[in-house]
This record gives sequence, structure tokens and C-alpha cells, in this order.
Amino acid sequence: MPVTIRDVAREAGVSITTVSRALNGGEDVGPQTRERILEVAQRLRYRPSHVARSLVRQQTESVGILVSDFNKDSGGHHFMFDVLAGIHDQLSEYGYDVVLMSTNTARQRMVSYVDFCTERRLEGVVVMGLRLDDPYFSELVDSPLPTVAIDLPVLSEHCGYVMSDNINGAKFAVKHLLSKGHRKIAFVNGHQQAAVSLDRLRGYQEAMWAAGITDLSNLVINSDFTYEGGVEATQQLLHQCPDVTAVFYASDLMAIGGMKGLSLAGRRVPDDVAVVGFDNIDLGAIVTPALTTVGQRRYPMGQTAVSMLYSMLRDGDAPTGRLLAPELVVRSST
Amino acid sequence: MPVTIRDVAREAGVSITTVSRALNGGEDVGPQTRERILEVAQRLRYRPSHVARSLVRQQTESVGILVSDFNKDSGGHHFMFDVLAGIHDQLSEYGYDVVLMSTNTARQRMVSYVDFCTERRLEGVVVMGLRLDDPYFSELVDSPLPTVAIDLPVLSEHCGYVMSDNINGAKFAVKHLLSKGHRKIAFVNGHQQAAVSLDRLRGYQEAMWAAGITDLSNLVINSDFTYEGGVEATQQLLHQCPDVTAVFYASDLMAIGGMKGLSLAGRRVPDDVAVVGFDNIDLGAIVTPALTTVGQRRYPMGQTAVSMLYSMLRDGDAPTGRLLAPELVVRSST
DNA sequence: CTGTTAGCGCATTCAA
DNA sequence: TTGAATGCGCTAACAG
Repeated sequence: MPVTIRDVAREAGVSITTVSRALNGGEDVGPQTRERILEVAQRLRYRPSHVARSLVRQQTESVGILVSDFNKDSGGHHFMFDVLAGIHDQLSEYGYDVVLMSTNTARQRMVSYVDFCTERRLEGVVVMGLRLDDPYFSELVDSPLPTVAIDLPVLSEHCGYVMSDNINGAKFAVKHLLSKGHRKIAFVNGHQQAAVSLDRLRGYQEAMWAAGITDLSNLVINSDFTYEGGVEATQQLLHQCPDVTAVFYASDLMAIGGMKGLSLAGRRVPDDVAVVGFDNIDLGAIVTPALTTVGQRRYPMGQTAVSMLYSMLRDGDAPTGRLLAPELVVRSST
Repeated sequence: MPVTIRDVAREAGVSITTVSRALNGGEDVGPQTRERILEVAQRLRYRPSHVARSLVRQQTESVGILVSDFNKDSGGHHFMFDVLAGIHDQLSEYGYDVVLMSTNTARQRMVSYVDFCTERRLEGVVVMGLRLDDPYFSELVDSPLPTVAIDLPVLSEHCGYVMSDNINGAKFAVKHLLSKGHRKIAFVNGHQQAAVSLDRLRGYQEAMWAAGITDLSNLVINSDFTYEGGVEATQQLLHQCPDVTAVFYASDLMAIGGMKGLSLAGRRVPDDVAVVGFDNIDLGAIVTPALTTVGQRRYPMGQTAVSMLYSMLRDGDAPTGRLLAPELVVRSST
């Protein structure tokens, strides 16, 4: 239906080869001819078929973004959205098309991620929001398809990853609390299926140990990253360890829930109990008191993932694990 | 590089024609042959090239999602993300691929949206987050490319739209306030480039007029949908109309900012001043007091847009304007 | 400098 | 029931 290269060729009175050359900036085309072709192409609003070009060149110049179930995720919205933006923008900077897919896309079509990508001849994938135990994920990791994962520390021949330096991020938080004189510092973690949870726990532990605080029993509670989880975990924490003076939460949402829980229990923030979160979501600046938190650089994270993928695609570079420095944002909750 | 239909044909000792038929469920294939072909295809992990298929069938089975600049938008995150999820999920339900593009993708590549879509042979587009005055948008609307816009009431031969019934949504809010006995009800609107702003204003006005309140001067203020905007607008409002007893904000973010502003001014919510927002973002349930708001059904909005696009694509249906009913969520701020 | 030829991987006539 | 031939729109050798 659309205008093809043939139409342009006929109208300009040349062969399609010449049209192709003229439009692709080939050297060997007469200036007059070129000009005429360009004029005709523009007049006819000719747009080369990306599909046909992909077929003959054997490369689609497009990569997939694989996201875990869109709607089931609540709370991770901000994180995912910003990272997605970074991925998209950087990709289109490099001239790549972006094909969106989610874990349930594949499920619906009854094909694995790898098969989906193979069919579309995607040149690479960026993965985000997946859990370590996703059944299809390992297949992706083992496949020759260039892959970069966000927040999943898996490294293989064709798969690299990008994530915040969660260990040091957690250390920043704890050290900040220690510097304020706190000793009884509790930690409310996210769910255990997330790789980041392990790192944040480790950072917390190491910072505490380094300060000579070795008995962490009753100070660590596992929750689920959500607001409600933060409320509940805090109540449990207050029960099993009433003399805490500070709590470090593995997410801002939990921290905000935590402040609610503390308030319900009659504790004042930051006077009775100091609070630190993780993520630096917009909301943290709005709540009262404003939340001290460890910020993740979400948009750059997306960009970084893509630039790594690009170097794999273009230069055949080996994938790496790349850690982004988090930043402590001190506000009034501490 | 990947396995092609040829490889399967050779391995199975048949022609590629037969392979094609067998794999596409053609009737006229011997049961034995079919089985053998299926077995071979599976063993070789053959995946038909979506690219080649698109070329020969002259349809790509993929649609584009056009989003305004990803990173410049702050605050609309939730809205965009949920709608995006709805769009994506429904699209993949129908078997369509999803190509993501943003306004700056096109700008970077120096082509209009239409050209971008034409090159990729996208069959349709869903547009979201664009402003009415976007330079390229009208081109899209006028083009023969099937299009559905979110929150942009433009209707043309090939362009339909989906949005919340903002007029009635605003009426719900105002009527709720009226029923609580309020008369001095102010309205803080979003920026004027958004179509929704006009509708919400109109709903507010009509509801007030219907209640016999005709003098709305000093009661309406224009802001920008943001938290900060809400704070400032509220201060201004309190200045020019100190005796307001209720404020309806055109976004939850502004409403939350407004509650902050009210608190700063020593007014209590809801005792001194009642507050209603618009959007029903998660945050609204978390703040204190919890925010009464007009909820938009974001995920269904995305789904609806796609089902409309699908009927246009598949059945040649004419595009329509579809309004989704909003819902009043009453919480403690009123 | 330009045109002819040959595919890319697949679906689809038309014959056999 | 199967296969050979044709072409989707385009690029890239190879000639001229």
C-alpha cells in the first residue's frame, strides 16, 4: 500500500538500485540524479520499509524490553517507569527500536522469552523487574542473545547487569544513623526473592559490625517492600524490641508505612525513632516529616544498561556487572 | 544465523512449501509428513521469522505507543504507567507486538510520528500524554493511520479517543462537597494545555450553578497539577478568599500539596477546610488525612483504547470517543 | 556513474 | 498431497 522504492525509481526514471544508493548516501551517484531522486522521494513521501531492510540486512536494529507483569507490581511504579524511560531514551539515541514485552506476553503466547525474541529477530534484551526464580529467565541468561538485567546480579557469557550498589547504599544509611548516635538500629528488609534484599541486609550487617554492634537478633525483620508491610513490620518490631531508636527500611514505601506504624504506637519521628528509607521516591519529600533516604539513580540506570548492551552489540564487548553509586538524601526524618 | 524454514525442509526431506503449510495448520498435508515436520522443527528449535512473514503478508501485527517525553513528566508517572500496562496487556492479548516511541524519539531522528510509523509499517498507534498543541500530533490525526488518543478529545476519520468523563467526575466531587453542606467551594485547576482541565472546570462550574451558586469569582485558580503548584495555589486562594470551606483540586498531587498549604496556614483538614482530589493515586490513601478523590480507571483506560483500535483494524469500525466513568472515593479529607 | 542479478525468509498462487 | 515458481521491498555484489 505505501509508496515503495519502485515507485520512486519509476517516477525518477532510474533503477531501484540507484534510488537505494542515493537515499542511503552512497558515493557513486551523479549529483543531478541524486537530487532528482531526493526530490521525487520527498514528493511521493517515500519511506523505506524497515521490515524489508531488516530482512535483507539481517538485522532489525531493535531490542526488547522485558518487564515483569505490569499490573501486579504495585509500588515499583516509579522505579520501573524511570528506568524504562532511561532505557528507551538511550536506545533511541542509538537508533534502536524498542519492543515492549512482559512476562505474561510470553505466557499468553506460550513461548519462552528467547523464542519471542528469536521470532522478532531482536538483537538484544533489557530485563527489568524479574525475580531470580523466574522459570524462563535462566534460559535467557544461557542463550546467546545479548542481555542486560536490571537489579539481577547474573553474569554469563552474554548477560550482564546493572544495579545500584545496594551494599554501600545500606552502609550509608546505617553510618548516617550511627553518626547521629544511634546504636539500636533495626532493619526492615524487602522480600527474599529480590536480589537487592540480600545486598541491603549485608550492607546493614557489615556497617553494624564495623561499629562493634554484633548482636543483631530481634533487629532484623523481613517484609515485602510495601506500605502495609512497613506498618506491620514496625508493629512487630516495636513489640520484639521496644527500645529501638532508629529503623532503616529497605524501601521508601515501607519507611513511610513505618512512620505511620510508629505514629500509631505513639513514637515520634525523628525524636523518638529516626527513620531512613531506600529509593528516593518523590513521595518521600512530601510526607511529614520528610524522609531521609538512599537514592537510586533510576534514569541513569536505564541508560547504563543500554550503553552496555550497545557495546556488546556493536563492539562485541563482554558483558559486565556494573554498580551505580547510590546517594544519601538527608531530610528531617533523622 | 537462526534456523530458517529451509533448514527444516531439508532436514525433513520436503519442500519449504510443505513446511510452511504444516506449521501454519494448513489442511492439505499428509499426517505423517506433518508429524515429521513438526518433530524436526522442534528439534531444530525453528522459529519463523516475524520479519519475513511481515514482509510477505504485508502486515506487521504491531502497533506503536507514542508517549510524550518520558523524563520530563513528573507526577504523571502513575497514570502513565498504569495506562501503559493496560495498553500493553490488551495488545498482546490480541497478538500484537508493541513498539514504544516517545516524542523525542521522533525529534531525534528528525522524522514525524507518521513517518516513523510508516517506516515500521505499524498498523496503528495509541497516543498518551501528548499536549493538544504538539506540532506533529495533528499530522497523525489527519493521517490514515488508525489512532486512538488517551485524554485528548480529538475525533477524525481515523482517530478516536478514550478518556475519563471528567465533567461528571468533577460534578461528583462538587456534589459530594455540597451534600456535606459546603457552599464556598474553590477549584484549583491544572494547566490549560490539558484537555482534561477544561472538562473538570466545566463540571465544577455546572455543579455549582446547579446548586444556585453563580458567583465563582475568586474561587477558581489555575495551577499545574504538581504538588508545589498545589501548595502555592492554596496560599493564593486563602489570600483572595479566606472564607473557603472546601477545595476541589484537579489532581491528587495538587490536593496533597494543598493540604500542606492549608496546614501551613493553620487550617485543619477536614474540620476547617474539606479537600477533594482527582486521580486516586496510591499516595492518597497513605497521607493523613486520607484523601477523598475522584478515581480514574487507568488500566481499563488502556485496555479500552486498544479494544477500540483493534475493532478499527480488524473490522474497519469507525473510531469513536469513549468516556469512562470515574468513581468517587470518599475518605477522611472531607 | 548506473543497471542487472541475486537473494533475505517466508506465504501463496498454480501445476503436477 | 506435494513441489516449483513467484514476489513482498530492499540491499549488495558484479558488470558495464
